[in-house]
Amino acid sequence: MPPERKARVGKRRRASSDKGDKDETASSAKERVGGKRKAAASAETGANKESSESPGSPQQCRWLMKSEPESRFENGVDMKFGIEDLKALPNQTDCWDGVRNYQARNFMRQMKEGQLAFFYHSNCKEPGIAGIMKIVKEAYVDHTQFDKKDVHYDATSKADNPKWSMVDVQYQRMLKRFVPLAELKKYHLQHRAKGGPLKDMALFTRARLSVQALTTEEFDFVLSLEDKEPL
DNA sequence: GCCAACGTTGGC
DNA sequence: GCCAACGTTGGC
Repeated sequence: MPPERKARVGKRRRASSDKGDKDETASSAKERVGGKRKAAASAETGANKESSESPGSPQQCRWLMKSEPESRFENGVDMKFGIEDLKALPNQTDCWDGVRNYQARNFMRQMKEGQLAFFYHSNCKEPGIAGIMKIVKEAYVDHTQFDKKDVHYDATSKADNPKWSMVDVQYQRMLKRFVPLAELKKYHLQHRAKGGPLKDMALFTRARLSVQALTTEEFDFVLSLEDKEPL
């Protein structure tokens, strides 16, 4: 996964590509990185764990995608891709490439056009949720897996059976205030002890996943924090 | 298919 | 920069 910025985790991406041009709706290459992060290693074994998670059930139709907002060089390539970078692109849209983790990839394959995702800033001074984006194109082949120059090139992926997918996302808005991981963690601990919407939040229970599903309850609770004083 | 070694993620 | 958590690899 991206790159999981990306890959970033999420996303992360890089620049040019030559393959997979078939469907390049979003911008073509830019540099991104992000988030997310993705798991970088290419895996062979798990290669076909197709959908281990069930397709977007009605309760899990919101997402969280990680990307790195601060510069970090991987093979000479800057992985930086924060929400401001997405916002600055033409159409404020980009493809979330570079995800190299099966669970994260499978979540992206479940995404439906129009669904919302939090843009999470990871691996930085202040990790947390910066804003909201929308899925504008459902999963398609991540061309960076075939690009030898790309940081997320995967020699084990074949053109006739691509391993990795990506989606296109469009910037929606910043949260009224940045919601730091540390604050979410306080709620998580509180909810875990006494009950509450964040008690099982993937950000804490599967901390390393760069693309995560949120229930509407989790999503709405996090959103409600932007109108509250920081905890 | 088990599992130890290894590599990556990402908070701190 | 440390290091815990956890995913992946590969020997057996």
